[in-house]
Amino acid sequence: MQGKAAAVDRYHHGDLRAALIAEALDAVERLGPDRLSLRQLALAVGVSPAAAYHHFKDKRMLLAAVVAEGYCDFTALMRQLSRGADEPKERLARLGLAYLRFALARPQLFRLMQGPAFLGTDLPADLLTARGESGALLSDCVRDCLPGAGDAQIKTAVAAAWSLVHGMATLCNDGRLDALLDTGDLESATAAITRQLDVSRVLDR
Amino acid sequence: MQGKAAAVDRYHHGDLRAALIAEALDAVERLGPDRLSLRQLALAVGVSPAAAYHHFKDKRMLLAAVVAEGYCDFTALMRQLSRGADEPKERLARLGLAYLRFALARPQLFRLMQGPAFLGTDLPADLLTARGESGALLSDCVRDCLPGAGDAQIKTAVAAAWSLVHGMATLCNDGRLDALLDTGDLESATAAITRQLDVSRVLDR
DNA sequence: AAAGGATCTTGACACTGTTAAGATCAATGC
DNA sequence: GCATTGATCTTAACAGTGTCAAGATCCTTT
Repeated sequence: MQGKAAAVDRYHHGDLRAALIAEALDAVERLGPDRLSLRQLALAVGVSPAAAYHHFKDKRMLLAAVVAEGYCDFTALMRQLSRGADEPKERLARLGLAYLRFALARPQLFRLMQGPAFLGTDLPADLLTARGESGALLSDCVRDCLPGAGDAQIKTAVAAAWSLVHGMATLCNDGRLDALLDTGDLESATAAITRQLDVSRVLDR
Repeated sequence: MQGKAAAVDRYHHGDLRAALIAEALDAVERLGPDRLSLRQLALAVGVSPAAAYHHFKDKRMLLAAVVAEGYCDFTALMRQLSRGADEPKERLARLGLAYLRFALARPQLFRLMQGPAFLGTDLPADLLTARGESGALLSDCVRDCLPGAGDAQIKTAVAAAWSLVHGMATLCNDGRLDALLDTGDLESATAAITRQLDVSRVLDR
């Protein structure tokens, strides 16, 4: 009847906000963003259905906190996997791989993050900064790949790279590329695609 | 209190199934897939809340019918816009443009079509065939672009083209490329990206 | 005209997010 | 030490949702 941690059965939870976010993240990755109710969340944490409203304005805002944490993990993975790549081209490839790896490792969280409910600017600051950080990671890398290129060209290059990897991520995530690629071996799959598009040659120019 | 058509106030609606699908399509494009209730739909059509269950097993299945119609319009647009392009390369470009144009013209419907609820195989046959048709349209075109290529290479080429255009569509749709591209002028935007990726050269190969 | 099947309604159930009003606790100021 | 205050949580309720069983109504077939 009470939460997993089964803390002392006191009136005040202690750190309900963090507990709710953690439980929500777990539920999202287990059940998907849609079938996820605040009441079940509250039950799992061992608290009344209305308790969450003292820490979040909305169900949406609670999920926004989850999304923010997701973006933190996202950029962390990209940083980790791209560390140690001296050449910008190599780093860009690893960034894309990290993008895909994250999407396939945590598909439901990735879906939530791309959900249309978290696009506007009426969102917590940590979400906006976390998302901006991941975007800057890609932008900077592309800029390093195209030294001496104009701003417009860099922008289109960012758009191209982002679109390609994002499309792969979402399509893979939904199993729609299963008949076309070996989505189990991400490295060779992306290598085949970039080879097909001759990306490396473009980045050399 | 009654539907838009305001048909005679008789017990049997006449063609409730089609009316529900039409109203659902309208509501999806107006409000988005999420805030859309069967009850409001029934009210708008002038029928009781439970009436829909005599024509659809689920709310999901009603939306599946909407999605199927969406895919019909989708392939129709692709056919229309690619008509009259004799060279396969040119046809592929127009197919991609149609993909983008559809996504931006009917963003909410496009979102619904890509929703995770309509991925499995437990779906009405018309949806599956309509979706397969749109996929075949792309596959065949890519095959024509790469005469004499092996099956594996064609598959990766399809995956590459699809991923790129799908990523552009979803990102544009969510306004995430607004700072990078002029999404108002699709032609030049996609031209810039394909030039960046040197796609035409790859297709010449 | 009677039977039967398709279609729609009524009424209910079990949920959901959300809010207002009250209960409980921790900490602050005197 | 003790009352007050503000934060935190609960209770109870409201409006709305998808869904189903049982009954009403109509069309069609015989």
